[in-house]
Amino acid sequence: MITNKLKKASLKSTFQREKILEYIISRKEHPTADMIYRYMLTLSPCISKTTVYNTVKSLTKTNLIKSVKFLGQDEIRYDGTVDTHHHFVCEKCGKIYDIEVLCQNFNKKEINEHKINNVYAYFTGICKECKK
Amino acid sequence: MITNKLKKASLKSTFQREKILEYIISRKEHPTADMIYRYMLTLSPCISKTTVYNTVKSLTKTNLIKSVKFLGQDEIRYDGTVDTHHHFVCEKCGKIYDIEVLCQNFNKKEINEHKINNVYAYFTGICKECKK
DNA sequence: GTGGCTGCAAATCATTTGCATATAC
DNA sequence: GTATATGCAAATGATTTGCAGCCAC
Repeated sequence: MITNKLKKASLKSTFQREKILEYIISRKEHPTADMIYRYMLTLSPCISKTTVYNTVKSLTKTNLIKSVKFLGQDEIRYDGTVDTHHHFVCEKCGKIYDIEVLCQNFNKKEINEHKINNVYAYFTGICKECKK
Repeated sequence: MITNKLKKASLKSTFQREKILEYIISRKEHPTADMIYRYMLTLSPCISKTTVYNTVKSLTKTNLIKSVKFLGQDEIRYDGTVDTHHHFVCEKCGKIYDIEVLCQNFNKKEINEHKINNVYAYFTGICKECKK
């Protein structure tokens, strides 16, 4: 659970960190810093955007969350699912869906003599909701 | 050739556009706006960064180039190869290499009922130069 | 001749930084 | 008690915008 995750990552357990991490993990919205900030405002009128940025940086460094960046969106998004997976981004509504992409190349440790550490892949298009 | 490409895209042929498009296509550096700007300065002391931004926007809209965005890099990069291909980004030197990623899923027109228009995929790690 | 380009200066906006205060352990 | 977090205000830096003059066609 949340407190343990922080402890394991050697991060001090604070109200802000608990709530921010819980929010990113439990909702599947891949929120931006601003979305996290606005959520935190509903819990406490006193929360700083700097703290949001500090927190997501700590959480990312300790691998409790991942950050992702998409073309056509200015803001970095945060993802509570740290296992390898990929995304679909709707060009109309901006919503982000998790998807599975099976590809043997994604498991390679090396391509063209370059050592591979991470794989990022995403599709863009029109989501099933916006197609209606 | 460059002039024809502009003509076909219904873009007026100007010195700035010719040189910027030629630079992006001929070198394989996936340059940033700033790299393009610094290159243009070597050709003429009078070039505006606004023009660089205006130009890459026109070129992208008309599909003469593509733009790409990578985690860990603040700037948008421009790519003169418009055919589908993918990238490797070195975490150390920031250099970008074109790579081939064969994956049947990349040809799908639909995933989980979402209509797919584009696929973006890139690997990060340590490039063969930096491994030495 | 005119609509589309260029380029200056100023604005925008996400993110970062410096630093003083507060708090988890 | 101390190292680490929080949060304010100010800075940064890529990109955008408004607008005047210029030039390709």
